[in-house]
Amino acid sequence: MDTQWLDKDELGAWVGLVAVVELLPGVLDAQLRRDSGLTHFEYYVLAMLSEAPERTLRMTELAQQTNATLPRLSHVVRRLEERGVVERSPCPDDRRATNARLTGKGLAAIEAAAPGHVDNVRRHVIDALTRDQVSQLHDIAAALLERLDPNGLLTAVYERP
Amino acid sequence: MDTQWLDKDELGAWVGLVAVVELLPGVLDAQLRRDSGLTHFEYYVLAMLSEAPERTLRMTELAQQTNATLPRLSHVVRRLEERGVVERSPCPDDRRATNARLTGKGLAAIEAAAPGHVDNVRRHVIDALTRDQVSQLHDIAAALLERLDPNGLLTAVYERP
DNA sequence: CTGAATTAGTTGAAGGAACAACTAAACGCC
DNA sequence: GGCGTTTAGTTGTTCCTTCAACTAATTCAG
Repeated sequence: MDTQWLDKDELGAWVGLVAVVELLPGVLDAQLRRDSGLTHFEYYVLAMLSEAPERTLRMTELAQQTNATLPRLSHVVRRLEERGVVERSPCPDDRRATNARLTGKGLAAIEAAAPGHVDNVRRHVIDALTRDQVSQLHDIAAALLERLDPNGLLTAVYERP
Repeated sequence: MDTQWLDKDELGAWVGLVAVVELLPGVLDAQLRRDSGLTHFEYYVLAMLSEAPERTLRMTELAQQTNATLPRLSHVVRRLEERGVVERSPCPDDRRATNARLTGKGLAAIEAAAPGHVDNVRRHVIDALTRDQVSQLHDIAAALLERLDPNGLLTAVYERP
């Protein structure tokens, strides 16, 4: 079967998307590291915990919500624990499992980091788009995620009515 | 000044975009590594060289087009050179500079990798969208890149008429 | 000209991510 | 109810990225 190459419009959209995907992490990381001493991934871990009931999640669930492998998360959480923003404890229900819980210090850390982060997002993304484009982007992302993340693991937290 | 938080639509768009940015690199890397033994970044390096006149670019220019730091590119190109897909030579015009050139083997490698990659892009991105959405995404990406990449370094190659 | 500052690139060391191997608990089923 | 399988998580190794230090060539100022 012959390859179906991308036409001009498709190629433009694709190249643009790739460039955004390439550049955005650096922009997010740089601001968070500079102002809060957190990587974007660490910020996301803390954010997921802060939204969870009891500020607590099992490692596996947290890994799914942050798109991390379990080894990666394990290392990151260990480092976060050393810094006192997260605590780990064996899960009473299932003794194989570990619960990660955001500490008071961790809550303070993410609450301190959030305004600057949101500001950064606004400056680099939201404010660059018209309201219509924001709405279009919402739909486009949803369509893409249907394939990239069929179970909606990464976005589940924000999809409450 | 108080933080201006994101409203519902903005938050949806933002969370979706972050999820896409988080997931897409893994999808691209996985296919390319599996089928061609290249990371997406390596693929992009070879692609930029293949589009350049004489299949040759100076390290600095290549770094800009791929959004790499110079040290990163230097390491990657060294490894690619060890694999015989790229050659380095001192630039005659400016003896500080180094030219990287895609070898015949490198050209063969990227030509072999391209169909599977394009296929993957189509499956995961283009085919998930309507034609209108592809066009909207094109515009949205362009608007974002105006801030993320004001000089258009990453997309310059594909913007010839 | 000549010396200071800038630019191009490499190299080495340190930190983080992916992968593989491992431990331990729970499930499943006959 | 014991044995194989699956699930949860950690640990260690390897590879890649980032950062800092360095060399060498070029530019620019006086």
